[in-house]
Amino acid sequence: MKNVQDQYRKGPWTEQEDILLVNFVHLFGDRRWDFVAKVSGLNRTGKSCRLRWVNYLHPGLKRGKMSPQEERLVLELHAKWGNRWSKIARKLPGRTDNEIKNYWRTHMRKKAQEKKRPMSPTSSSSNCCSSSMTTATTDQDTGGSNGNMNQECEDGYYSMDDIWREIDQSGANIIKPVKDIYYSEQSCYLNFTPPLTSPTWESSLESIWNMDAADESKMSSFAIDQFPLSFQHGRSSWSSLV
DNA sequence: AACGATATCAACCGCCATAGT
DNA sequence: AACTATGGCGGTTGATATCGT
Repeated sequence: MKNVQDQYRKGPWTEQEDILLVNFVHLFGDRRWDFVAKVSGLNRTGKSCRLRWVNYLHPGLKRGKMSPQEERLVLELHAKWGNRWSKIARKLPGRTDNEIKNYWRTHMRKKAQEKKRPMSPTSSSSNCCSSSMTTATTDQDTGGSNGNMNQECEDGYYSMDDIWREIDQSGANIIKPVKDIYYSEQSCYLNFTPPLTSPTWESSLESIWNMDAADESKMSSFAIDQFPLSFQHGRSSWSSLV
C-alpha cells in the first residue's frame, strides 16, 4: 500500500517550482497552503510549500551572514526565551526561525567544543576566532560580511533575485506576477492576467480545471477583493535587501 | 591535489494549537 | 462537544560547501 504522503514530491525545490509557488502565493496569499499546493499543481504538501516560502522565497528575507548586531540579539533573546525560534525570529526582520536555529546550533557546537578542550596558550591563538563565542568570530569576519553572498550566482546557483530578473526581462514565456500587481506599503491591489503561453502556467491551469466541485467552489470563493491582501511585501522590498 | 573533518543550509518529521464543521 | 483539517513550531537529518592537514 502506498502512503498518501508518498505521492507528494520531496527534496530540493527546482527553479520552476519556485516560480510557480511565488506566483500562486501572489494570487492567493500566504495562508491557505493546502489550497495553494493543490491549485498550483506542484505536487507538494501545503506544509512543504509554506516552508519553502517562509524560509526562502518570502520577499524581504535577508541572506548571508548575520551581522554582529544580529548575533548579539540572538544571544540575548535566546538567553531570555530559550528555543523559541520563531519568537526570536520576529525580532530579527528578514531572518527566519530556521536560519536562527541553524545559527544557534553551530554556535552551540562551537561552544561545546571549546568546553571540551579548555584553552591552552597555543590553542587560544589559533582559536581566537572561535573563542569567546561567535560574536567575536563574526565581528572579525564581517569586515566584509556579505562578501560571499554573490558567490552563489557565480557558481550557477539560481538566486531568487535572478528569478525575478528573469521574470522581468523575459517576455510572455514566463509568468509575470508582479508587473500586473500593484503593491503599496499598506496594501496591494491585483490586476492579474495570466500569460497563457507559459507551459507552466498552462499545466497549472489544467490542475485548476481538473479540480473537483468542492475545490471549484473554494476557488470561486476567492473574490477579487480577497486576493492576496496578506501578501504585504512588494518586490521592491525584496530586491533592496538582496 | 586529495582526503577527512567541520560548518552551513535546506528540507522533512512529528507534535501541538486552533479554526472550522 | 467531538472530530477533522490545516498551519505553525521546534527538533532533526542529509547534502553540499568549506577548511585544514
